[in-house]
Amino acid sequence: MAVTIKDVAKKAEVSTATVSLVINNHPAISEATRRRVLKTIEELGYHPRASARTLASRKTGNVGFILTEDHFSRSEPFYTKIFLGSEFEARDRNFYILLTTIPRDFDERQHAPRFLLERNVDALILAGKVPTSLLDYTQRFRLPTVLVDYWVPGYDLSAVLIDNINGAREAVAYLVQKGHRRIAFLGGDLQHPSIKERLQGYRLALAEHGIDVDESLVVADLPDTGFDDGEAGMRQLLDRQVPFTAVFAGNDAMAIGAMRILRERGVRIPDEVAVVGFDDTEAAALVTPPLTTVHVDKVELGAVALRCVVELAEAKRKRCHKILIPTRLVIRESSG
Amino acid sequence: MAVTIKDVAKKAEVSTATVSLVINNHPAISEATRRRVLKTIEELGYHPRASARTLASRKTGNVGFILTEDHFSRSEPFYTKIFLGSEFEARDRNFYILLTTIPRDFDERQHAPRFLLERNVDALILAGKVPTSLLDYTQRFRLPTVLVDYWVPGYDLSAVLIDNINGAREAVAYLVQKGHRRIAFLGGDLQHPSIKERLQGYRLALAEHGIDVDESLVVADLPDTGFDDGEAGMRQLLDRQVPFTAVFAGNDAMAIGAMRILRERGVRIPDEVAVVGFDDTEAAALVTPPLTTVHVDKVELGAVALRCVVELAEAKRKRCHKILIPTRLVIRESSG
DNA sequence: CAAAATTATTAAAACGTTTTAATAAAATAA
DNA sequence: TTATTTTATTAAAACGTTTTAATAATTTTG
Repeated sequence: MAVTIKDVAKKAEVSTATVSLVINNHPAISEATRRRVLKTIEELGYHPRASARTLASRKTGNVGFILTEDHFSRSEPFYTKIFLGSEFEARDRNFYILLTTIPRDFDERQHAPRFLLERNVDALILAGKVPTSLLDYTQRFRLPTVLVDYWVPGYDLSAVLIDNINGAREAVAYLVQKGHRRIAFLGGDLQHPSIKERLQGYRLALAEHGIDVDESLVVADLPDTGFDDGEAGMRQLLDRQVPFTAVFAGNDAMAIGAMRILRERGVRIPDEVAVVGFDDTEAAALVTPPLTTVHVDKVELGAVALRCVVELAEAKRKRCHKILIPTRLVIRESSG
Repeated sequence: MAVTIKDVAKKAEVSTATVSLVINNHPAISEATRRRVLKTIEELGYHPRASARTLASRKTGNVGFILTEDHFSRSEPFYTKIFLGSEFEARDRNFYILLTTIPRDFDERQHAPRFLLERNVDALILAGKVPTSLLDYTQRFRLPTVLVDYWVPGYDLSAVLIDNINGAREAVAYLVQKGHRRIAFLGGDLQHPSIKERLQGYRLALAEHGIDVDESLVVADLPDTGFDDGEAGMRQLLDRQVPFTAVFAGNDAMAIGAMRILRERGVRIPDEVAVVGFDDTEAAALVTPPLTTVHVDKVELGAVALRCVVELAEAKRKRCHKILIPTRLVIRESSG
């Protein structure tokens, strides 16, 4: 249970250098000795110590995964799923992920991730909206870095993103195709880049079908984008007294909030008003009626990010640029 | 950006040994030199390399977290939350978690976690039901180990568990107190240790209130414990034609499945039948009507497990035994 | 056949810490 | 005062790999 490279070298009658070269399958090793060494490794049950390898090679085999505390602790496991996607992919590639969170008001003197200081990662994934102070800081470590579900101009970083515009476009096109002409948009807070893009998609789809956007059907001045904001937004919309037959919400949480208010006011879903969300969270399938929504493959987002960052770390590629992950409309009962 | 212990030693005019002792705050260092060294460390922005420390000290500062693939990929993020609890606690203690999954039919020759072979963890958390073949295997590494939400006799392991019996007992007592006498139990698959305990709590509560258990109100012969099983179980129960005014389900997924069938058959909730679940998943608050359920603090489960296992690793304690995490009844509308 | 080129192997240094046993200096006891 | 104990510091070995430059052996070329 404590066999080292020396034991293997001795038993196989080669130098430790040779064993090392075999392990790292270096080409300059004859087939004969390679086989002999591999056999001894097998017999002895040898496995190189991670710490020794890292110390000598300066490669850790770890990827750092950073998200902000508020993303980490939100009840809907959106970023958790992204993390799991990365984790899953990491296993296939023999990498481990070190996860850490930072506060929204990141200060490098207080919150610097230990794995950066201790040189314990080869690459970095930053998930969700992160402060630029963090970006400035991590840049200094010159590690391959990929953003997930976030992008900022001015930092030449690769990013893996949801194709929000197209997702929204398809969802709205679907409503139009079902005969709806007066479709409301429930956006909550437009500061969120995703929500902004979804609004773009909404406008785009309407334009494509020759429908003018009625701005009184767009609600986008709420503090956030949660369940409560969906409720508030729908109240506001109903109070405006403008007719509409469908609502496209910026995400599922708001859609579900909106549905609750509609039910409270005795509006039948989908008969009187059709509702469509975005994200396809756990809850979407379970509410009554089940919510039609735009499916976002969170696991895939994380997986692609990991793949990208590992390829950068192994110098297999120089850049990943922006990668858009496609969405898929999931039709359930809330849209009729 | 590449300052080592030698640089600190040179600048502070001490040996590297002294610097090391200061870092690890060894008592045999005078206050004067300690301060001087700390000052130079600060000035130089020195941080010890994790790999070098690990190689020399044989302490990694990592905890391995193992769960089975099916637990990992279930849609309800139960074990994910436990993991996040551990992760959160780990950060406070300057530990990192290495997560990995193993298949249900674990075979050490194929699926041995790399972090074990490469000696990359100081301790182990095993979450959920894991095969005994895994337990047999991990035992050989002689690492401090804690089980979460699972326990097996015969392995002298510490465990952090949900207080299922009491949680179920309180839930059923609450229904009795609301006047219900004919309360069904929807158990799904009794193989699950948690479900078995919840059934025990159900029986206990009824006994405590002098109500005989009508076995025709207990459904426990379904393949699993998911949404589908809740549907199937409720159909079965209704087909039995025995009257009941309340259902206590073994978990939220089954409770929600049962609610759907009740609605389908035109049974009003909670007026005709009250429904109570267990776990307090994300969905519970979002379904219609919102589900009364027994809240399980998954994050706390993970946090306690980490605390326990770290204390074992740091030899601050020898055993943790079984730790029961209390539950809390969350009353919503599904129970009237 | 000798010279040159190629292939396979290894010695030894390096990676950056911790830790042990030894030592020097200071404090205390006799 | 000297002997003893205590306190603070350090030299040097150890941890287990990778990697570079050198060397030896083999093959190819002229």
